[in-house]
Amino acid sequence: MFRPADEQLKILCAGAVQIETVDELRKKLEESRAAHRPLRVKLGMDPTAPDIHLGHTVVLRKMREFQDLGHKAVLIIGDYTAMIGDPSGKTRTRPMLAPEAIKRNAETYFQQAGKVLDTAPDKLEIRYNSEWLAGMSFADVLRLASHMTAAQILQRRDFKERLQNDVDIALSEFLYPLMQGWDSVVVRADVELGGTDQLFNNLVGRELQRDEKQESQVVMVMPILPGLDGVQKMSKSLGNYIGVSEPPNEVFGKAMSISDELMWGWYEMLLGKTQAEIAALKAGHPMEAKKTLAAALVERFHGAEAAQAARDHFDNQFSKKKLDEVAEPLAVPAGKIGLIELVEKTGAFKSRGDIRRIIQEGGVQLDGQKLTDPKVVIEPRAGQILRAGKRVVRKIELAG
RNA sequence: GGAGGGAUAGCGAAGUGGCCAAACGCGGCAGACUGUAAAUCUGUUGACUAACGUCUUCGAAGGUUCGAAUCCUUCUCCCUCCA
Repeated sequence: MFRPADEQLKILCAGAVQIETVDELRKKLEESRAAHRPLRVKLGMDPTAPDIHLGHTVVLRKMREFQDLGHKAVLIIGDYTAMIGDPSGKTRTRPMLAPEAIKRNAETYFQQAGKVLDTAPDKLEIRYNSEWLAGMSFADVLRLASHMTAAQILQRRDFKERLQNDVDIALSEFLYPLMQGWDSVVVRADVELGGTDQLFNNLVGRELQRDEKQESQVVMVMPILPGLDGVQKMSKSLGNYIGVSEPPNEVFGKAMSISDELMWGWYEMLLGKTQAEIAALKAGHPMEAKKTLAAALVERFHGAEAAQAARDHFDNQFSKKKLDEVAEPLAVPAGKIGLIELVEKTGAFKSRGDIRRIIQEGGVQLDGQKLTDPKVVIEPRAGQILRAGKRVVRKIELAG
């Protein structure tokens, strides 16, 4: 039932930044095949933000590959650890989250992770780490904490930097890697996946398992996906993300706005393209390559039909300029109306001052005609196309 | 416990009685250029107003003053050094 270890290894190693260690992974794969026992592949999810974005899918897709090869995904919802907040890559202490918020987030997480993972019960095991962490006594915690020295903890780059810059580190944050490592012990993980920022945490799991006389898990870290800006990692709080639940046109549009340079990185990390395949794409027009990428991403979360529709929508709005095709209706009362009021009805702007500015800067058009006087009063007709800024396109409908 | 320093708009950071809705940089938005690219250039970036202007904002609450981000008092939080 399992494919030969080397075959599996080839698939699994693709795209990974670092594997501790490949030899151990091969050995585990061989043993698993011989014993007809699926490997337990652990992935911790931190339910502090309620949305999964493309950045998360890099690791989730790797998890899916394990599943497709017959292994078992063990998804840990870090409901207990979330109370501390993972210090990885963070420059400041995270606020602790309320239990209800964590629960809510965990539910959306599971639902969204299902867009990438195989959710069949024999392929996916979901555990909340409060199950074993909540009941630990102080003595248990002390015992756990004694596994690690201060020097080891302080080796971490993010801690070191924070210390240097006089940024707080809550003592509880030091315990985070231990909690996560303990998860590995409890679920008897064979492999733990994560982003490169999880390397330290995941390696702690190896140590703890060894101390508990278990075979240490293999740690596999995947690259961190850069966000839309192409500089910082994709994250919700930076606003440079594409969420897996976003509507097709949003996904497509956002993907189109990334730089060419970043596009190749996304091809590699999100679609698993090889350098050779990317080189072939580079020979063509970059915009075509980007549309293909954008369509592939939409297709992944919404299906092929939606991908085609999003592509058409984009073409109509920006390439062919057939605004009539893409405009959403905007109900307007019949009669005269100030331009600012009209634009305000789109609900797409934060204040009237904002609208006034956009008008003055030539960002508002009615039927292709620029209107730059904020105080002009017009009498809109049904079917007219109102455009405000790059993205807002509405077709006037008269109400009443 | 002692001594000193700090908290300013989304972020970083100037400002130390009126010229401060608050320099500058980043980020954001819009325009030009394009491939809705990116980069670049230009404008803009508290709210309301057609505008004059009005209102709210510089950790919190009080006070001094014709006038406070700026001075005083108390409070909250943070940092550094010493113990």
